[in-house]
Amino acid sequence: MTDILRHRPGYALRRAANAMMAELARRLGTIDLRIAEASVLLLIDGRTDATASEIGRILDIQRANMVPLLNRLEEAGLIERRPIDGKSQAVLLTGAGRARRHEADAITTAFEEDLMARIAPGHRDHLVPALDALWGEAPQHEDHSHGDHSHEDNSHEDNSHAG
Amino acid sequence: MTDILRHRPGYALRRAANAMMAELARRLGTIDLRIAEASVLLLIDGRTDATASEIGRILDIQRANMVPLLNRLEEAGLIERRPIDGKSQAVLLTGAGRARRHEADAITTAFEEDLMARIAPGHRDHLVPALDALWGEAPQHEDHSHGDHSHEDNSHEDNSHAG
DNA sequence: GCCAGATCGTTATTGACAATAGCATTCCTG
DNA sequence: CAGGAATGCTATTGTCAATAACGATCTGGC
Repeated sequence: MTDILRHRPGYALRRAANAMMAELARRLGTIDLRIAEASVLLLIDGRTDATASEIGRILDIQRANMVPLLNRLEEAGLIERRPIDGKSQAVLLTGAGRARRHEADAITTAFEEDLMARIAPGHRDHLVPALDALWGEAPQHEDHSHGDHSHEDNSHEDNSHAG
Repeated sequence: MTDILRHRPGYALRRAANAMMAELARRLGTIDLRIAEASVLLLIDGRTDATASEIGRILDIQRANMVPLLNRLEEAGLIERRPIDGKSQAVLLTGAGRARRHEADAITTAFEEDLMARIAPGHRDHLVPALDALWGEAPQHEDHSHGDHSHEDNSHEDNSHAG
């Protein structure tokens, strides 16, 4: 019945990603973190100079979308914003943030192990390389029909998340 | 830099899926279709008895979310709703819908070929099997804390889309 | 024939994530 | 110092998904 869908790489990819995301979101929910939030915690651990813009660039989260995300983390007492200069501010983990990061790390690591365990050994090692081949190469959006894009990096469409 | 992310299966999966989705959405956008809409067109082609509920079950789209989706398709003149009985209605393609489905099919097929072409031959054949292993088995949500789930299938979290 | 339970389509609301446009401030460089 | 770039932010919109609730209809058991 759904075989028409099952062998379609695009559909399988979408669906697997969704199932994965839902499950990971559920698990991270137990420590009151969203996926994107956990990604940030994992990323800035050990750093004291990561700016919001930089985090956004790495995780492919728009500058604008970083704001409410960081606000939530700050309100939860997990991160702290410390001015670097008048314009930038470093985002760094608080004590509570480090503890939470630890939990998040345990959850995502365990999750990924569960994930890989579901895949037959013969296929297992090929998954990540295959996926990596798919993500980076935005296959030439020709023009975007903008014409200028003077400032603002003209990045692509992806996003963030740990997992 | 992003190597910390790149080797994480969950992150790679999420990111690959997003890049893929964005690209497919862009291509389908040229014929004024969203991914979910194209999925429906591809699914109901050749059928005259597919109900909204059934489509939703197959594509894992909630009944409630089928409504606006089908409304858009109907307003675009691509589908037609025909009463089966007082309660159910068949969703079937109009002439324009069949034509559009054809275009959508060409686009998604070409897209998937491009997708696979990006993957090194050695990995290529393992992707779909690996992904399929990930999606179906919702790894026991223990309980869902509902207690009963008498009616309504207790499906999981995925969704739809061709691609 | 009637009633209970299931199913169908629908409305409405909420959530997560993303994209865009625009703005004030600050930094950097010539 | 001036102009361009970067930073952080507000506000809005869009896509997809989940939930709750409702009226209506179908179905099976009696």
